[in-house]
Amino acid sequence: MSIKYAILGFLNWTPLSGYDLKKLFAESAILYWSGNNNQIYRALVELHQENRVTQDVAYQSDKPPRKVYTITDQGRADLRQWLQATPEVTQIRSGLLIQLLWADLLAPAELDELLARYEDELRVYHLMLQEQSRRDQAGQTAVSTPRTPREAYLWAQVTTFWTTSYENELAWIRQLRTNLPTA
Amino acid sequence: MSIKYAILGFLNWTPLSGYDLKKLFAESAILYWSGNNNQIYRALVELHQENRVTQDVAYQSDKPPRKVYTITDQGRADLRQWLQATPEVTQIRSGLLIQLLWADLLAPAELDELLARYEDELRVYHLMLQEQSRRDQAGQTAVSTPRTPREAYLWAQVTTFWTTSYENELAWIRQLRTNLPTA
DNA sequence: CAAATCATGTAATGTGTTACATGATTCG
DNA sequence: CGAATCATGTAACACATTACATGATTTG
Repeated sequence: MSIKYAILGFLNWTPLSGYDLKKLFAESAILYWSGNNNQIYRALVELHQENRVTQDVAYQSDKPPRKVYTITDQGRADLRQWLQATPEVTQIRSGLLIQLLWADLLAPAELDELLARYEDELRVYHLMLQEQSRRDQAGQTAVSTPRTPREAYLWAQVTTFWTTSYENELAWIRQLRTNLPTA
Repeated sequence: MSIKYAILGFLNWTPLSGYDLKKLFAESAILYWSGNNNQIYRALVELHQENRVTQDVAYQSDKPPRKVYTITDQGRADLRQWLQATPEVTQIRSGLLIQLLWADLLAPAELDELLARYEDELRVYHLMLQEQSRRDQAGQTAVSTPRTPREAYLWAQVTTFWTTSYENELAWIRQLRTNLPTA
């Protein structure tokens, strides 16, 4: 369950509440979990039981109390260990590709409409990504300023990989559409 | 549950048993389900209840009986309709990227080892893909010979997208490694 | 005044993986 | 003779999403 380590990674920056984490997950496309409560709040309970985080309840008059979680030395040690494990090869889940396998069932016009709609969707998504990385660089998020030059470099490379992946898909689909046999 | 439509896509080629489908899913990286029994056999039961496939039990003396599923007109109509729906944007799930976000916790040597191990893994995976697409083109699988020029074109494009995606990742990681700040 | 945000969480359901179970046959 | 393949399926668990529930505050 690597969502726990993603959470520890954030907490290694700064203490955060479940609600803060929820927003961070929801904002970022790279952290592919949907940013739903259930997973995050349950993970925090478990991390607490495992002594990898501590919980401090900040009572605020008028507003609901915030439960702020702080990473422990144990948590940091576990995070470090996880960071050294070889991750699985990147997974690509493309619904479009699966549809294309059987798409010969469609009339030429239908297929072209499908591809056009998908290309639009892709372009919107790509724009969203660009906006997001612009916002990140402007430093709006809780964790945003790189602590070392190496960290700055790594973050830039992560963004590069992400955006170029979708640019490649855009280029691919444009080329596919122009060369499509009409029958 | 789009695994049902992936199954219908296969059955639109030729009738198949659960076991056949299991192997087809397990072989193909693009069909990202793991090819486990549970999902496939359950999906077939449901498809049968929904009158999208028919079931014929072929009793073979000595061997266990095969339950062969055939797509119905209803199933084909549903498949056609699904094919026209705009799929979601391709999802990329990269554990490496998440690790890199927090990787500044690692010593330079540790980080480089991690990247080297991952690059090896990627290269192996890429070779596996090439072999697989070679086998597919040689026509070893149950469904393999394109029925029309357009289908041939679509299949080639699907393979292209898949392999170039991983080639891009390989190029990216090589470049990342060579430019990594040592501190 | 309605909608969004803050902040917590639970319930129900859906999706996906691993392991278990059976029993015959074929291949090295 | 042990391992793999053929062929079916169940059970247990892990992971993920949507919807529900509450209640105060801020913003348009």
